[in-house]
Parts: sequence; structure tokens; C-alpha cells
Amino acid sequence: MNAGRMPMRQVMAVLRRAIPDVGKWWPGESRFEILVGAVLTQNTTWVSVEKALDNLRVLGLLNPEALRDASQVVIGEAIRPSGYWRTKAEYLLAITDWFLAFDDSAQAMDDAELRASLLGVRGVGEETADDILLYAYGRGTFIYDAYGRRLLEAAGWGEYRTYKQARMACDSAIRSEGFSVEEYGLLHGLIVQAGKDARAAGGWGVYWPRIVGAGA
DNA sequence: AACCAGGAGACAT
DNA sequence: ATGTCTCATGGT
Repeated sequence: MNAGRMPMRQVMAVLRRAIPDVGKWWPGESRFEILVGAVLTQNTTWVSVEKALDNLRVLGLLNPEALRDASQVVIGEAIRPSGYWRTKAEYLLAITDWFLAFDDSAQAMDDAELRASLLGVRGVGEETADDILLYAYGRGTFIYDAYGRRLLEAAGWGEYRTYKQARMACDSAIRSEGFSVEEYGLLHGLIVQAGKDARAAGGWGVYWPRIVGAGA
């Protein structure tokens, strides 16, 4: 089946034509900041995350040593704009401990080892782990988030019940198409931006045919 | 004013 | 292995 499955490189071409510039899509001035952002953005818009990151930066807490020594309440106050402040303050302390313990040895780990190590951290699930793998450690990974699901469905890849299932299918397909790490990063950025545009346009049902047709 | 955002964990089934 | 609840704030 999957007669309508469009090759990922072609999907990317369609998206690049529709979205000329996503910029440096995951902002972050340090690797640690990317980890913090990955936790804060869970089920939350990036605009809200930026407010939380700014608050942490002003307090001098955007580095691992300072954050580790900060109280959960102080962290919670700073990150309040991004929601779930009790939960995420706890998660941030957990990922900070991981960073202090394993960041140095991360380069020596292969992709699967690093992913497993991250998944062992409280507050790091499949999607957050993949965000970190791709944007903090430069490992080629397809991020199967809510936007990715909608895009794949629109592009004829069908539906996958679980994150793992979809990730495996997409990763192997993309790997066989020879994507570089930079292309993986760009792809996810394009998908998220396209998701926003699609919603403004009235859904993927109208948006996708439009941007596909725009080049044909 | 309901609905959703760049999810994850606990718990029941 | 697969659903349902909860967590919290901000913007449509």
C-alpha cells in the first residue's frame, strides 16, 4: 500500500518552496539551553517558552551549575509563563543533573545509547529525547510530534499508532534517502512552521494540496 | 468561552 | 500494550 507516499526529499522540496526561510530554527546559545527549551516547550507554544527562558537568563540560571543549586520554587516562579511550573521545575532539575553527569561522555555514545540515556531522565519522553538528540547533539533523527503526524498523513505516509512505529518507518526511509543532520534539523523546522500555516489556512486538507500544486 | 499549544507520567484496563 | 487523567498558562 502507501501508493501515495511521497518521498521525504520531495516533501521537503514542497515545504521549502512554500516556506522560504525558517531561519536558525531552534534558537539556543548553548547546548544546555537547548535542553532546557526542550523541556519547557512540552505542550506549550514557543512564545511562552521564550518568556520563561528570558526570566531564567535574567536570574543567571541558564547554566547547569546555577540551575542545579536553585530551589524548585525559584525556578517555578521564573518558568511560570510556560505552564506546568511545578512539574517542569522538577523536570529541569532532573535534566540538569543528567547534563552535569553525562554531557562530557555523550560524544562517545552512539545514537541509541544516548537516546536510552536521555529516556531514563524524568520528564524526558520520546519526543523531548529526539529534540535533544537532533538539536543539542547533532544526531540525525526524525521528530514525530503532532505536526509531523499531520504532515505525514497529508503527504500520503498513512497513520502510525505509536511514536516508535512512526519513528522507525520515517527514520529508515529518510536515512535511505541520505539526509544530512542539517537537513533533518531543517525538515523539522519546516514541518512546524508549515503546521502553523496550515492551521491558519484552514487545515492540512486545503493547505497541502495548495502548496503541492504551487510548484506543479 | 471552549479549545489548543513544538508532552510526560501515573494508573487502570 | 492501549486509553484516560492530570498538570498550568496564554493566546485565539
